[in-house]
Amino acid sequence: MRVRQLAEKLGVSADTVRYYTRIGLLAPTKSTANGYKFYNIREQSCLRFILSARDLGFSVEDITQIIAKADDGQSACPTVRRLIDKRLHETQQRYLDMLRLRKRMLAAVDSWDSKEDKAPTGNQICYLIEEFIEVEVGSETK
Amino acid sequence: MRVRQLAEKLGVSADTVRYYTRIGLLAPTKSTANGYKFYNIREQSCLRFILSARDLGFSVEDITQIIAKADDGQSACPTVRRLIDKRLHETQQRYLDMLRLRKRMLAAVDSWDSKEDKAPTGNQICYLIEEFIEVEVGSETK
DNA sequence: ATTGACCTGTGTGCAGCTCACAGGTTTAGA
DNA sequence: TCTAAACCTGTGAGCTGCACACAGGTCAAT
Repeated sequence: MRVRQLAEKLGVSADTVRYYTRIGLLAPTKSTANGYKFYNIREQSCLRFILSARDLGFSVEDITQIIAKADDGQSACPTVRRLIDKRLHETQQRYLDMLRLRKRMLAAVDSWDSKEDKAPTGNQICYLIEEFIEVEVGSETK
Repeated sequence: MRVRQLAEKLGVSADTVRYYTRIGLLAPTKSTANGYKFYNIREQSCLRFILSARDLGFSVEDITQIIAKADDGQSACPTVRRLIDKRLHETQQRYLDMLRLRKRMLAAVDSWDSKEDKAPTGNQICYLIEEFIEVEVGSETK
C-alpha cells in the first residue's frame, strides 16, 4: 500500500499520513528503488489506533508515548489513564472558555444592533469595541 | 516607555507586545542609539484596543484590517460587524466540538474505571482505547 | 515516443504567541 | 573608578497538527 491508498482506506488525507510518518508514528518500509514508502497491514492498524486516540482528545505527543510503552512490551493503560485525565481538564477548560467567549460575542452583537456606524476619531479606533469592553469590565458577570 | 513597561501596564507579557510590534500592529519609534523601541501614549491606547478586540474573539488578522480601516479615516464598524459574525460562527462550532469531545472523554474515563490494565498483544496497542472506540462507533449518539 | 493525468517525498507556511540567546544597560558595592 | 551581578533588549527559532507548493517520478493511452 502506498500513502494515498492507506489514507483513503481510513478516511484521512495523504498529507496526514505523511505527517505521522514524518514524526515517526508510522514506520513504512523504505520501499523500492523510487523512494516511495510502502505501508503494510501492521501500519494500517497502527494508523487506525492513532486516529482512535486522536478522537479521544490525545495529542500526538501523547500517542507517541502510548505507542512507545506498548512497543516496549509494557501495558500502556496506566499512561492512558493518566494522560486522559490531563487532557480532560484541558478540554473542560477550553469548553468553558468557548462558552464564555460565545456569550460575550453574543452580547456584543446584540448591543451593537441598535448602534450606528461611526468614523474613527483621534482617540478611538472603533467605538463599538471600545465602548462595549468598558461596559463589560464594569459588570463582571463571571 | 519601553517594551516591558508597556506590557506590565496593560497586563500582558513583553513578548506579546514584541509580537504585535513585529507584525506591524504597533509601530514604536526606533528609539535612541541602542536600538531599543520606544512606545508612547498613542501606542499604549492602540495596544489597549488590540487586547479588547482580542477578548472579543477577533483574530490578529481581523484586528489588522480593522485598524487599517480606521487609519484610513473610514469607519471600521461595518468591517467589525461582518467579522464578528464569522468569528461567532467559528466559536459556536468550537464550543460544540469541545462539548462533544468532553462527553466522549467522560464516557471513556467512566467505562475504563471498571477495567483493568492489560499488556499489549501483537494486535492491540491499548485495548482500552481500541475497544472503547468500537463501542462508540456502534452507538453513534449524534 | 510522447502526452497528460496522477502520484510521490520534501520543504515551507499557518496562528499566536513563548522561549533561547547573545549582548547592552543599570545599579550596588568595593 | 572599576567591576560584577541583575536585569533588560531585539532577533531568531520553536511549538501543534496538519495543509499546501513544488519539482520530479510513474503509468496508461495514444
